[in-house]
Amino acid sequence: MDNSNANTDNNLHEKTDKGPYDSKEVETKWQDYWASESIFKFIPDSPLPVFSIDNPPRYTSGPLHMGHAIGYSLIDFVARFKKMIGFNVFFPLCFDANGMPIEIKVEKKYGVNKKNTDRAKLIELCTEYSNSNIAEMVRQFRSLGITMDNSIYYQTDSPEYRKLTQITFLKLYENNMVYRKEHPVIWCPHCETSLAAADVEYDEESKNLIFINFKNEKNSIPIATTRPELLPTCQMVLINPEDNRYNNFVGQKVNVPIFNQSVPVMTDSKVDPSFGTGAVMVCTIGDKDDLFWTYKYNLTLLKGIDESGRLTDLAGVFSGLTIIDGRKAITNELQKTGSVIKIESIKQNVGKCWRCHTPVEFVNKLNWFLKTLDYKEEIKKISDSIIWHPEYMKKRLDSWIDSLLWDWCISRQRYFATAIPVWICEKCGYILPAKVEDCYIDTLIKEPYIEKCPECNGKLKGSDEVFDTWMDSSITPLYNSSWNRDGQLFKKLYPMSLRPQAHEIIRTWIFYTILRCKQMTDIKPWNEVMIHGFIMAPDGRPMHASAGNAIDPLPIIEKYGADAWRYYTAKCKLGEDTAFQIKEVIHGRKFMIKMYNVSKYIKMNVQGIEDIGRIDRTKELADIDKWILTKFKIVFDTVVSYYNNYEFDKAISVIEEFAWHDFADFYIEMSKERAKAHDASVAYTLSTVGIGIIMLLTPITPHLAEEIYQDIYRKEYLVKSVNMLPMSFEYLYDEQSYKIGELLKNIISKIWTYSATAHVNSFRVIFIVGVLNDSLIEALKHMKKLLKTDDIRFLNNTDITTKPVDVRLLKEKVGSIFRNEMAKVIEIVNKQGISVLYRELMNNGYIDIELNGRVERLSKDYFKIETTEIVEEMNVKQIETSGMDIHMYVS
RNA sequence: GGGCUCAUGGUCUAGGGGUAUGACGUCACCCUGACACGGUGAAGGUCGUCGGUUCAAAUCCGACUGAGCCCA
Repeated sequence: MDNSNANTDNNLHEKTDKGPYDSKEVETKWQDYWASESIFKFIPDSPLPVFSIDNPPRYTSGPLHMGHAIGYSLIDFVARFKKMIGFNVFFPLCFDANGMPIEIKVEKKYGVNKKNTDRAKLIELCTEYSNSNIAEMVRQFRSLGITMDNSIYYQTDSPEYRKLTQITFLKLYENNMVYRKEHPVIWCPHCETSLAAADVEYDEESKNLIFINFKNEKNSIPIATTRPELLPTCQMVLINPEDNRYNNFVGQKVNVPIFNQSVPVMTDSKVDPSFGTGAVMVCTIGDKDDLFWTYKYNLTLLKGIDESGRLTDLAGVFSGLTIIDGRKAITNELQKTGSVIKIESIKQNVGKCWRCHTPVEFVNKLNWFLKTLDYKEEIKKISDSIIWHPEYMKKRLDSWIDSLLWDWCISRQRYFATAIPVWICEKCGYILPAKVEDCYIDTLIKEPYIEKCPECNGKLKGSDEVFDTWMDSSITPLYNSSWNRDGQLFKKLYPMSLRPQAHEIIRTWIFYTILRCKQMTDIKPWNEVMIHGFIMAPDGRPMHASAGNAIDPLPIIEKYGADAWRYYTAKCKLGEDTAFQIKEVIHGRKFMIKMYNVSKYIKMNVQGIEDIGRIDRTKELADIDKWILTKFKIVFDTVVSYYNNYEFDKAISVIEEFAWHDFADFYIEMSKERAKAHDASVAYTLSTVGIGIIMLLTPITPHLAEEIYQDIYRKEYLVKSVNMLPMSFEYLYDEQSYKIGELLKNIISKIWTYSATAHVNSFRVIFIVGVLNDSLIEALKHMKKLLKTDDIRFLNNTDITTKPVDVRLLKEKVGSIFRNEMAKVIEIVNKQGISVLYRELMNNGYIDIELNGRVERLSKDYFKIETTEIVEEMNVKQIETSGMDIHMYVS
């Protein structure tokens, strides 16, 4: 490189006033700007139509992970896009600060638990812990460029929010939609609380299947179980009525080993004869099958395991042991007494607490239930009226609803959650609900508004139970839309426009929300739902801290920038799980840098030309200008329609393909010689397409878009943020110019390909042969450098001679005509020979063949004809131009 | 065991009746007035397996295998 070049480079940088792209600096700058200018504030009394997002309140238990970083970025695309198409966007900053995960973290951190620590102290510790995370989480959101609005901030543990949970409960109680009842519930022995079916996750585990002999005087019947610790609660043995092996036992009694209760052997068709020995011991209450039989045969609900997961007195000498220790001890004892036949290892799905992963038990207890089974069909109907993105996700909800067997258990025996607003009579169980106007209320602290139980004069005691956190989470649309607080705002905001979330909580969050909102308003909660997938580890398996394959998104965002991250997010197809690929983030960063450099080029070319975008230059534009403008118009409309369907993967791909490859690689190169001569039409085109691309990029990569907008376009478009531009691009299609542009692009491509494959870096002359439009010739004259030549000559067909090389029938074109006669047709055609075929086709435009006694006419269009053409007096090589109306030769 | 989804060059992906898109990586050439974090090309795939429908299947249908989510 010589000195003059270096100087030019320096001058250029001075002129455009810009160095290399520094994403960190740029992103922070605009994040601060958006916040300080309140660009994304919801305006309650604005006349604009509202787009309201039922944003998932971020759980306050810990650091941002991949799922959050993807999920909230996706929602932000929607929020920013909707703003640009004219909506008053409601996108609240919100946090979910309730429930067991936080309690569990606090228990671990301070070594406290329900038994050794006071309730108020525990709640305080939880609140403190959860609030201590929020500032950092807000910072993380901001560093991703997420535009959640803190003017409509909420936290689910706030008195205002919990108040609403309580009010909805009181209304449900009034309308007989909730009830309190003693019923076996799923129980987590670690958290010591009841759970809903939806709170249970299943894990495949290796378990010991123990084959035990149950004996009587004459015989012994083998049963198989993975849970010998439940032997003390065994009340019967069941076999399938079709199972001939144990026929003679039916009606007999057998003794349970060790514990010696005498239990009947009976038949039941629900028994699977192929599992274990085909004989099942029925215990109360090991699993749902046990429970089913317990009810069917009216057995006593014996409590073999207590609330803390230990064996009860029923287990005799084993009482007080934990489930696992008890299982071992009883198995040992069984082996000692010779009752064990064999032990096999089997895989079994074990239900576990979704929060602490402890295997769950069933415990018979008084709990609150919300009627759910009665609403199955109505929830399905509502789900049908909601637009799902992607549509198939709706089926997951439907099949979950179909599989529901129990009402929703809504009470939890924990602390850090919304209190159940009732007092209960100690003596007779009478329930005194709190008054709506007194909510939020903690009845453990507040005295009841009547002194004594009206039924029995007994003492009224505040409820020490709390709600399942989903009771809070399932009313976000009601809270967001000011239900029960501001009727006018409610009308504006409800039903909400969109519920975005991941697919694993369809059964909980979507399901419960529809249920609750249906019960409260009789109207669907949202018009649309958008479901995103999971980010898997690069090997395609789920990320788990325990598997050691979890990736922290924060250093990645820090290193490559928020826009690069958001680019990656956009590429993840809605609903589908995607293996994380760092190269996509890196590619996003490259794309940002490319666009930044394109903007530098545009700036360089529009400088000194005033009001470039405002003047109608359509009359002066060259064909390639009109070509790129037409092409962009198509891209613009396509991308906007993808945005409307939340298909960000397609949107970003189309933008990138156009901006990088059509605009930067072709248009800019094709127009460079004219640009150098300060052609105002080129400047206009660069500027117009440039701002259009920036608009399209804004929802996904807003920092870069803002940077370029402020630098180049703000003085012309005036609004204070790129996100305030209306998303529109007006341009009339110009078919003619479009065709010329595409042809030019093709010509350039073909010459480049030839140059690269033949390793020829420049051409003495390029001959272009065919009927050429004047403006095409004019355009080509400006592209000599691009075409690596000093001389382009334009010729008529008469100047060349042509020789056929190959004439081939296009099977894909005639297959549908001749169908099963194809083989024959090909045979006949091939028999003709290339030169005959060529002559006939060129002279007549068709060829006739005789096929199975009839004559068929094959038009020229059905053939691919390859020729070599010679330009006289010049030693030339032909350039492949199939599919084009011209031929090219280089010398 | 059931529901939904996915399976495409070494890796990741687009498409969805006429032998296939793009990215990364690899190789070759090119510092051209934004960009070498760039440009132009090349090589690389019988589209998971087995059947069926069709003149024609990666594409539609069925079965199977593997993966993910949800559930029993």
